[in-house]
Amino acid sequence: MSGQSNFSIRCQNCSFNHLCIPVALNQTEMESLDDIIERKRPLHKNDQLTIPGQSFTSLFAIRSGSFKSYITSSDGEQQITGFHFPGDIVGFDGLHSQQYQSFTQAMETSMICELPYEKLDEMSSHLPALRKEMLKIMSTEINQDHSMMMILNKRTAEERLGHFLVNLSDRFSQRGFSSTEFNLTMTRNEIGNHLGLTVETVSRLLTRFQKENIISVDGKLIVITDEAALKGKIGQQLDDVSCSEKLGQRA
Amino acid sequence: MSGQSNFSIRCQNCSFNHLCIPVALNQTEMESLDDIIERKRPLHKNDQLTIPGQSFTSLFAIRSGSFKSYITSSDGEQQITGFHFPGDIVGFDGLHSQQYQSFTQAMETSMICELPYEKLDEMSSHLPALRKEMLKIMSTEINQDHSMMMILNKRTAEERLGHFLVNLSDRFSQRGFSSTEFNLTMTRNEIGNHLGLTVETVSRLLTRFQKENIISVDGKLIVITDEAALKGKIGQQLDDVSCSEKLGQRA
DNA sequence: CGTAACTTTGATTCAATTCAAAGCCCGTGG
DNA sequence: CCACGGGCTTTGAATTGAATCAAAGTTACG
Repeated sequence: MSGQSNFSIRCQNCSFNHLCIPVALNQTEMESLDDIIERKRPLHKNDQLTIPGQSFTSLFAIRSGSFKSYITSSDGEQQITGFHFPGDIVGFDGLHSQQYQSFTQAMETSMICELPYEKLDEMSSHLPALRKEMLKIMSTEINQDHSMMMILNKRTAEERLGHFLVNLSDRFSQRGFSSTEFNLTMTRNEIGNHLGLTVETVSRLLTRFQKENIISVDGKLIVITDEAALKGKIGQQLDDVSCSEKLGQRA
Repeated sequence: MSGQSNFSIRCQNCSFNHLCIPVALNQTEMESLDDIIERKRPLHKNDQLTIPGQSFTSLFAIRSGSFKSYITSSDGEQQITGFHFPGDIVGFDGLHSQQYQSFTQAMETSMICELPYEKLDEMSSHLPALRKEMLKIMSTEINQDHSMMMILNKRTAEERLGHFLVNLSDRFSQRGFSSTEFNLTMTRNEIGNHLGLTVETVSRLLTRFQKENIISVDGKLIVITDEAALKGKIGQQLDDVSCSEKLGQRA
């Protein structure tokens, strides 16, 4: 069974397979993976893909559209932990405790591939590449979260927003979209929430970047007109690991 | 081969096995795990267990002592991403790219168990419990990091420090140590770095908590004298997932 | 086409930082 | 054993980046 015929696009033909689990698999392995994937009907804007407490059954690969993930506190405050685009895998937060811990909400009409966890786990016992790829994806998420901690703790509002725009640009580019011209699917408020800033600050900064001729803003549409200047706004990047040799000497 | 005889303590007898990988394993499985673990000689204060760029070979279980993990940016700024105590597993950041991404540094004389990754991976192919436990530990780390994002973005200095102290208290308690009386192995500066605060702010807050008779501070020694009041300082907690049923209705 | 949600801009406030300066603790070496 | 010095901690005063408060525009969707 490879899912509902209406929505069947095979991993083999998926334009995002180079970003998704299949990247680590050979042809045969990809076919096995493809066999356990269930293609679901589209989700619409604001539909919840996962909710905290809901029993964990699957991981989800995003096929089209975009999602935000967020957690909430008992006073109703919400923290957006990430934005997700095609090729991204979501749901790893549910492995601990077998219940999803986050909301994952569609920001526009979106399609997903459901990867039933038990089948994935069983498959991974005889596919080392799959096993390692899953750990690798989670490791990447951990590293991104650590990098986010530095951004939130050490960077100014301007640097945070600069970093956010460059990050989006890179991710769109990896997906074959323009790196210099894209639509924000999230609101200013959501950007601010994720970056630890208020709406007003985000708005003011976008205006400022535009006045400085770094970007052009037209509602949701962002055009990066001076990429170098934008990168100049983001402060110092994470150390390249290549520095480790000199540091290694004192270990 | 079960490691150097000098430092051999078996998982079976380890007082932290209820927090560590063995928690998910039966007797036989634990023995297999025990066989691949290498016990190393102690690390001393400031020794580096991992360095960014160093080739990833192993995960490490902390047997005694304490560590901090941190990443650095090209301008030399450093961000402490976590503190680690006995039973904690570190090194997952290295799975992505096969190179460690963080520094992991001993904050005092400490002992570790090395878990060679290739052996662990091979073992996990025929031990589903081990396979799942590894994913679960990484998932827990992801959830902690997400919770950290909310703390950094939405909480005041007072709430952050309150949260930090309660978190330490809980972790010490899980490890069989006192939950109300403990030594900080980290400096005020390191606490501040992790929480996105300056040394001065951390110092002032500790003084304030003491004046309010919530804790008593004597250098590195903290005594929590009014646990309820301390918990009152930490702001609203993450939503308990039990709320999901009511929320689930609108999914 | 009306209305609710989102965005922008300005004025004011404030929590935490920065700057500054003592004081304290602990390990080390004479 | 005590004196010295470097790192850590505390406390105070001044500053500031971003938040908050306020209000007008704008967009888009039912």
